[in-house]
Amino acid sequence: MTVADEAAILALPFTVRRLRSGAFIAREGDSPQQTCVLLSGFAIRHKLAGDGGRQIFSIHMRGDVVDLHNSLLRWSDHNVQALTEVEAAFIPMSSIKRLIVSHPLVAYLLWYETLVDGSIFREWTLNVGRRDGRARLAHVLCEFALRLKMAGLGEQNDYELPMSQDELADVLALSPVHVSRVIKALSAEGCITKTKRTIRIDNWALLRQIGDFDPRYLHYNGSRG
Amino acid sequence: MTVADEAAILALPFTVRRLRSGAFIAREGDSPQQTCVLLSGFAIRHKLAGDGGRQIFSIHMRGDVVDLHNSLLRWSDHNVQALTEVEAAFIPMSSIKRLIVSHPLVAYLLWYETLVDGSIFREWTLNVGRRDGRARLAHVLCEFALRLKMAGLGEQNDYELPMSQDELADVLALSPVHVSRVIKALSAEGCITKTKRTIRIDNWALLRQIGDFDPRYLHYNGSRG
DNA sequence: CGACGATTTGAAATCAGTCAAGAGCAGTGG
DNA sequence: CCACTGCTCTTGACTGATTTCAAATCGTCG
Repeated sequence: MTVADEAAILALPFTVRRLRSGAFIAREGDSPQQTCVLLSGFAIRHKLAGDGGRQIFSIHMRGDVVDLHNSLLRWSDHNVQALTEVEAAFIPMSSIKRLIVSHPLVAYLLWYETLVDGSIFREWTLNVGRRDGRARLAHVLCEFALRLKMAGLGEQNDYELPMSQDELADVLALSPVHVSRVIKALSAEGCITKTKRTIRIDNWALLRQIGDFDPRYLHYNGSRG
Repeated sequence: MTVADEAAILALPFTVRRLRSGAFIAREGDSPQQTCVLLSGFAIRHKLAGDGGRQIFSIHMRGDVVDLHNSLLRWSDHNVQALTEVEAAFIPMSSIKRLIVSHPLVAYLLWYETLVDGSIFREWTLNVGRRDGRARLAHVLCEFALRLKMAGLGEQNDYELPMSQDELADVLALSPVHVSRVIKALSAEGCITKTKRTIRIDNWALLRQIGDFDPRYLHYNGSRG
């Protein structure tokens, strides 16, 4: 990326807004006019099945460009919602589209971000499809630990998981009751200690093994792009 | 897209190769040097869990740019494999990358393709996470019918499903045995008739309802981009 | 204290997986 | 034309994981 590219990014118009927990950033079916970068707090993407079941696809944190997927398509195919109180910068799609055309390297970088996102989606699908409840939870706890650390938001072995067990259930595609039991199981094995929403990882190696966790899918390499 | 953009696409160097069923187009961990457009046949993307379980993420058919996801990242995070005998055009990544930088609108179009792909991924995750076996199968059969029709490869109500029940099991995240039972159940309800690999849809409305299928996630609008 | 929401627990029911055997079908070679 | 082989699919019986329902507990807050 050149100096001119950076300047173009910094010149993008934006407005910062604070959203309450639960506020929708995008709704399925919407035709989105803006995209959004998280400055603080957490957001989720999810979709509802016809019977009301909800599947959460990803959790986003500070620095994530949250809504490129939806924004570049004609209509949103899923919901984006604030999980906690959130501060976010909103950028008009028209500006982004102009930037993409005039600054190919920036476009490439944004595209790259959506591809990494895609890689994480795939791992989650594998997780939900081919691992049992215990492994699923272990995997997600490992991923979250690492991503928080990567974003400079927490300790790998001691962090806040910003969601209720009901929400965790929709991440893991389990029932809330079973989530509770699986947490208990991992605790009993000496992997983790969960008090309220604080996760302490007591045995990283074991948790990683149970969760079949190999962080390569995060495509992390110390920098971005 | 301008005439110059189209010319640039047509000027891309490529080699056409025929691959046997089962041949790998990309392997997890590879550092890919080329991307690939399917000319005939079917390919799948999939990933293996530590215990050997396999999850198939998508099925590709004629016209699909199969490996952009992997190609633009430093290493492949999943496998791409020929499901049937396949004819494909391989294009060096270096050429694609040059094209992306010099022709922003082409980059946008390719990006768009990966986003639509992402939308389908999400629907599959929802499918696997939040629908039971019967609904999962119904959903996938609906999707495949429509995508074949969109690609001009078959009739919506009578088509070849190019995979064994073992492979279907890895699409649906079920066991092969259960796939067999679920097929039987949908047949008994008068939804479908399956003989060998031929699917006849006898009651589209019912199948669609059982599968909770709403095709909007395919982002199809008669043209591309 | 009382109320509410989130979590935990137990028991019963259901869905899907495993194992093992058999059936169907195509290809091969006698 | 008939074994024989190998593969895929089907079936039945059993097991195991997860869901559901309902009740109890816990913690927070007014």
